[in-house]
Amino acid sequence: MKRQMKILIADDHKIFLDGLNLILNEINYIQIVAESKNGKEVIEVFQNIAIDIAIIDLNMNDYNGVDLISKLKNIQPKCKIIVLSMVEDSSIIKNLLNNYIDAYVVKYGGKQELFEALKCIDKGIQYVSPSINLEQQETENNPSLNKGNILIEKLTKRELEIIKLIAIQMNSLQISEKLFLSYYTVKTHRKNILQKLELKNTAGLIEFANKNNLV
Amino acid sequence: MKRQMKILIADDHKIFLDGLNLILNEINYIQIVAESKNGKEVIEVFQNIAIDIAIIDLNMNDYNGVDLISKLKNIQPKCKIIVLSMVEDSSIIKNLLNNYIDAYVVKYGGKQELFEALKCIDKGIQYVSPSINLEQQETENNPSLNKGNILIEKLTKRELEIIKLIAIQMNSLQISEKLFLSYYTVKTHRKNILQKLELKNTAGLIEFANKNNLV
DNA sequence: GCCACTATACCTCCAAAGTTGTATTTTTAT
DNA sequence: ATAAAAATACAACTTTGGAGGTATAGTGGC
Repeated sequence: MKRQMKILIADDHKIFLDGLNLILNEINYIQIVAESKNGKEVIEVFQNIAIDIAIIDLNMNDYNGVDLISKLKNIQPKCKIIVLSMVEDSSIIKNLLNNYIDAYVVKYGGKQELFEALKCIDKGIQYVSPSINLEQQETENNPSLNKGNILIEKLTKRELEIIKLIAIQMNSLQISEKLFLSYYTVKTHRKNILQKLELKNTAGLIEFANKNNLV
Repeated sequence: MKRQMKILIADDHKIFLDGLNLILNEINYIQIVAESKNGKEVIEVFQNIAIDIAIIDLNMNDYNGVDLISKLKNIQPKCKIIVLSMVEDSSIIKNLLNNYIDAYVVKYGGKQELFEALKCIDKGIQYVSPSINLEQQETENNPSLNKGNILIEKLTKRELEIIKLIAIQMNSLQISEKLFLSYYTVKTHRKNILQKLELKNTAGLIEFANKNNLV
């Protein structure tokens, strides 16, 4: 049984908040503890209640989205933030993803995308709506990127955990000791990771992890 | 004997250009083919002469630095660009380094820094003055970053070439075939690379390479 | 001309990664 | 409740990487 997640939702259209509320009710581990219709209200909530995940519209009338979010991160750094928006300015999205937020979901994308985002956040990785094109420069002979990051979502929490440890130069034996697992288990995870990501070796794995902000 | 490098220098203070000229004369493989005192002049030169390396002041009166440099890269994409500046806005520098330029050298840093930058450009890696703090977020248990990027400069051209091939999942045998080297030679290079960078294994190497924009 | 560095090459030994295959328990989703 | 997914574990075998040496030809700087 999963721990309940305290969620805040914010949007300046009440009707949209109502819709969100219904959508999120489908997920049993979610508990909506606050609804805000502008930036000021969100900040007030943040100063009083511990929020696990905040789902926030980027365009509220009283605050610039980026400013608001940076403030929120200041108040509760551990809070995960999902931005819901219509805006698609790639440079803004990049900035947000690199510095503040955990997911960027377009409003026209349907609830399925929001669910995907929540799943990714649970695993500790970032989510971006597939319709967003982050105009990644050259792909050339990079074996990781061109496969599309659908592959990342195949990874489990445990696998991601192990990737991070591999990236800091730990070997399978050390990882097994750190995670209180059998050496064989770690080897199995490594095998599965390479298979899922269609990679040849550890070098490719670390390259992939870096290109996809896994580490 | 090294090929002569065609260099352009640009600054709106004539006296500074004169000084640069003298400094660069100390390097025998450098040939200054143009001196410009504003952005307009630089663009004209770029449209007429092939420049290997452009050393450009960021604050010239007629052009915004970033705009000018993006224009230059458009005209001659292969030209290497060194920015000389007093400005130290970390976000601007990051943007420049990620998208346009090959080195960022502060004017108060002395000629030695400029020489370092030229050496790095020769190797195909980026240089940033040590006094610039790019406020890299958490260093935590990342084994690569906290060593400082002085380590990168120890790498030779060949070693950098091999790192790039390792990053695309090639093994030592494949690399040796691609570069027409003995398998043993590649192994020696790998050994030396890990030693120079004080790393334990390939995973650490790729992590380091990514964190330092080597790949 | 000399010295340091770079690039090259070879060798051995052991450690670690990667391959293939099986199998059980636990957790999560429907 | 049941099926699917995730996490766990084991074993044999092959390939590759990493540690520790040594050595020599070429290049560039001083």
